[in-house]
Amino acid sequence: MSLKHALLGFLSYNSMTGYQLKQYVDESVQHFWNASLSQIYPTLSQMEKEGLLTMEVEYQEEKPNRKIYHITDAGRQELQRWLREPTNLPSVREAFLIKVFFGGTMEKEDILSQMNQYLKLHRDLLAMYQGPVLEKMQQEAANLERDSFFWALTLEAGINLEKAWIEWLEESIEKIKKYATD
Amino acid sequence: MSLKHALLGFLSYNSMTGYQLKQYVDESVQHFWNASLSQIYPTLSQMEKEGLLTMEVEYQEEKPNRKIYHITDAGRQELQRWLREPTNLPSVREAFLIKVFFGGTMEKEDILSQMNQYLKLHRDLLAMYQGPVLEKMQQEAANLERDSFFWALTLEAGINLEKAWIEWLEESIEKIKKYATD
DNA sequence: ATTGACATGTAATACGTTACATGATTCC
DNA sequence: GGAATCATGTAACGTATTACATGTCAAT
Repeated sequence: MSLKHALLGFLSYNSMTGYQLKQYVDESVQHFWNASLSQIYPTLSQMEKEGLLTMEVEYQEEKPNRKIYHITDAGRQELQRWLREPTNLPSVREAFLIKVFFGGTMEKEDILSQMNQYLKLHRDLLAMYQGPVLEKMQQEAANLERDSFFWALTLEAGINLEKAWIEWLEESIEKIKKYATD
Repeated sequence: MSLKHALLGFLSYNSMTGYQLKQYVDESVQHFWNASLSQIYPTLSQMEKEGLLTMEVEYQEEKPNRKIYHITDAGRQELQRWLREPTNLPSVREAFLIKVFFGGTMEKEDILSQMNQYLKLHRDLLAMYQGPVLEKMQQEAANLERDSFFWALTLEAGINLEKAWIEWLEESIEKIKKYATD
């Protein structure tokens, strides 16, 4: 499970609560990872049991109490071990490409409608990545030049991949219009 | 679950066994879907219960008996319904990009080693997609022109995406060599 | 003799989503 | 008055992987 390692990564910058971790994940790595709160909370308490984190309860007036998690030495070691470990390709499950694969059993207008819908989804994603996300991230990391360098790299990965999708979708739509019967 | 729908797709071409389905999946859609036999067998018997398939036992001499699955009208209807249904983006979990995101906490040589390993994985994939896979698929579909048109499209998607990965990895490796400290 | 292809499955475990449950405060 | 933010969790369910289990035949 690398949710564990993503959380260790964020907690290596700063101690924080599960709720805050969710916000960081959504803001910064959401284009290649996501996690719900109902997955984060149990994972954190399990990590505490494993000795990767320690937990401290902060009693707040006028707001709910919160549990602040701190990374331990064992946690830092585990993060570093994982960062250096060889990485396998993730298993892909692209339902969309299954539909294209069986596109021969669909009418031309139906498959074109699918392609156009998916094109819109990817165009929206690209627009989002090219929007204010990067600047926001760079601001936050103003005093962490080296970090923001790598953050920018991951964003560029997302942008490149989205561009590849969009290119393929646009070309394929033209091909289907020209060559596909029906 | 779209494993169900992928299986329906293949069974809409031909009746076959779970073992054969596994082979088709591995040969033709393995770059965007994969399924183990221990997932396929229970799924098939569940689909039979749901009335999407019927099952026929073939008693073979000198070989194990086999269960041949046939798609029903309900199965064809469900496949067509699913093919036309809007498709959501799959949730991505790219552990590799998490490692890059926290690359700031790694030494330069360690992150470069990661990048080069991943580059090799993607180059191998690209080589595979550009190898004899396509010709093989087109041969099998010799009498199914329209099908092989869409099969080729999905392969091109894989090739485009791999090229995008490789480009990003190559550029990023250069950037890290030039700009990253340590 | 042993590996690989053929053929089917169960059980345990891991990972992830959705629904359910609670409760305060702040902003519109 | 109602929605959004802050804050934490449990339970049920769905999906997927890994390990375990069995057995034949053909080729090396």
